[in-house]
Amino acid sequence: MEPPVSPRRVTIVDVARHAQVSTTAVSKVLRNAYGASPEMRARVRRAIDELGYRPLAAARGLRGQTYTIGVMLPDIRNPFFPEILDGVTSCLADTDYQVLLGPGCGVNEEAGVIEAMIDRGMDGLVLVAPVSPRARLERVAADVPTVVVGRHGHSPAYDTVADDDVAGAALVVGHLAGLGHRRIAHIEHHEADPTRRVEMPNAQRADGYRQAMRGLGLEAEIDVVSTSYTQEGGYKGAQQLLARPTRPTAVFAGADIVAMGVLEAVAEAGLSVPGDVSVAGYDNTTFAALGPISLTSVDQAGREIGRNAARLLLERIADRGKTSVQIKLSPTLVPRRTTAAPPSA
Amino acid sequence: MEPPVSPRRVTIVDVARHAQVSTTAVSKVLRNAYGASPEMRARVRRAIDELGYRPLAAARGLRGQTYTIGVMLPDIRNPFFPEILDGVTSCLADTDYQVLLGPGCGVNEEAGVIEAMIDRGMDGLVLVAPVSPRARLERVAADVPTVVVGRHGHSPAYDTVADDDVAGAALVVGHLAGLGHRRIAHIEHHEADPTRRVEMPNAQRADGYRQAMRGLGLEAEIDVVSTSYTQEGGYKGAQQLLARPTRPTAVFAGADIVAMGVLEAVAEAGLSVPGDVSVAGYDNTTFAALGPISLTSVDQAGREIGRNAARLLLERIADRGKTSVQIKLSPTLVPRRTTAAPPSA
DNA sequence: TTGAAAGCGCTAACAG
DNA sequence: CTGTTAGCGCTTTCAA
Repeated sequence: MEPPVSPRRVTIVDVARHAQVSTTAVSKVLRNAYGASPEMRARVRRAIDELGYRPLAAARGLRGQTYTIGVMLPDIRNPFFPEILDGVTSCLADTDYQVLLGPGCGVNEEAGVIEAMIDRGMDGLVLVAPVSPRARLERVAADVPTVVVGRHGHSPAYDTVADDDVAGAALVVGHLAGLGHRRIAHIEHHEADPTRRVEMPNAQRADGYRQAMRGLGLEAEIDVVSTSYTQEGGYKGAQQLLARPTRPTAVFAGADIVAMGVLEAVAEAGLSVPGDVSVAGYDNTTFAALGPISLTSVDQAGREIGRNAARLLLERIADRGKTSVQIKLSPTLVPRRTTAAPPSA
Repeated sequence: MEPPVSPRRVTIVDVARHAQVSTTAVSKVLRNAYGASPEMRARVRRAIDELGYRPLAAARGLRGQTYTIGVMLPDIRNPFFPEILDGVTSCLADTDYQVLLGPGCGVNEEAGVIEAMIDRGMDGLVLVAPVSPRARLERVAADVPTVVVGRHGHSPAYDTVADDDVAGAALVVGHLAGLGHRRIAHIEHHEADPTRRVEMPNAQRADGYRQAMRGLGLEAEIDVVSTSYTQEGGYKGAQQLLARPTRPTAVFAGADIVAMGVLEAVAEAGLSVPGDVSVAGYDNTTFAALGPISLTSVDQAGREIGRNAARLLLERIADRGKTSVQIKLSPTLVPRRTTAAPPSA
């Protein structure tokens, strides 16, 4: 007993025959292309509906476009990235483009995922916080229209959209200083690569922290621990900070997930938040808002970032030669219950 | 000044010419197909390397396979789903298959995302917790090899992999009862559709709760509030429960995200966890483990689920006619700090 | 405005 | 074992 063999897929030829026109005509209607009378369009549309025809993207791609946009997220677990994705899809919702995602990928898999997307004929790529060397990104962008998100640095080959991380860091420092803190420490993600030290958000946040501290005359209080943007990185970083002869009264973690580790270490040390130590994060991820956590954080307006990225991508698909654009969006501070005046203030 | 036009992509013809063989030979090497001498394979491989050739998936798909597996996740924000994805990709890592994800999709977009994946020539589909009617899933499965994850119910058309939600619910109830609780309430996700009332995990968890309560002689204590698997659903559900004349001493939330809402409502009512009320979730999501939350939860072994799904899919791609398989995996309980003995115990 | 015909890059029959 | 040839479903010249 065979499983019912699905009847051959309806093709453009079927539609053409049904509508009594040429396949060319059908193709024109599909692409809203020039050179088909209203009557013909109507007939073709009706045939398409009656037969339930859907064009095969792979076949279209062989000559023209696949109408597919590839989005690469570095870490699907970071609750900030879905925001960007939402922005991208919402902007593309009214178009013929479909979004497909690369699977969450670490540093090692990034190149492979990008290649896979190119090989699958994506019409455009949105790369979120890519770690690949600049030269590689430019080669990719030469192959297919590309927008790089969440990474600073200009290139004529691709557009960029990013949050102003320097300003974001300043918001946190200003907030904490405003509460009366002076010993404000920062936990950063260690970055060895020189280009990335300039272009990656983590580096910019650390820079922003230093600048802001200086700007407030707290130069002497600058205290940066270099671990990684992970919960463990936050935990270990906080342990170091809490072991200082005079420990900081506030910790600015470079990312919310880092702040989680900080909270854990602080609790373990028998200290309270924000009574003994204030803690702030960055990204305003979903769990920052969770009642039991209620973490002060910086909101990056991820949806807005995504929307802009999609818009730029469509523009670049329409005109591959256009000069590249850099968009920097201003973050906002979301104060919650993990920050308060320092104990002795 | 033109941007440097990327030189035409290397094709199978270029490789064939470079290696002085036919395109057929190259194709055979690419597919590890029968009928090519070792020497020829070697020559072709060398040519491929020298030219940096990569096959175009879209073109392959037109005749054969695209070597692409589509994975649909219902909600990219739920930290449980990435686990499944990890399992899928890890199982596929050694194969020629690449995974692409549909963008997080709500109830309304699901059909569109599935269609988009089919239209892009996916060789196989992994549908995680799909809400589409059974008949629709079967039609999809008739078109392309499909594995349905996290939804119960047999079908000859597709394989399924799911967690044993009834057992998971029993674990929670047993744990709470073991601590001395009797008034154990449950917050479920309301399900109107009759098929889904049987097949969806949320319904099975509610059933499991009822069964377990009965099994422990706590039939009279059964108390189910029907909201939704969201933070808000947990918040509102908890408010109802806390307003009971004699309020429950423990709340089993159907999902971790629901438990977050419960924790918030409990705190707002001036009660403590687990002092006054114990709270347990389901899914063992990343944030359940976060220090400040430390939520007792049920672990579904998402990676294992994903691995199994990928394995079944490969089997089905190899033999589309094979009889369908249903795999049910046993969850485990992860006790943390939100559950303890009831106040008066 | 319309349609015939020639590909896009690859795989699958089928001859040699 | 090897290569020739005919498509896959669609878009794109280019004549009519």
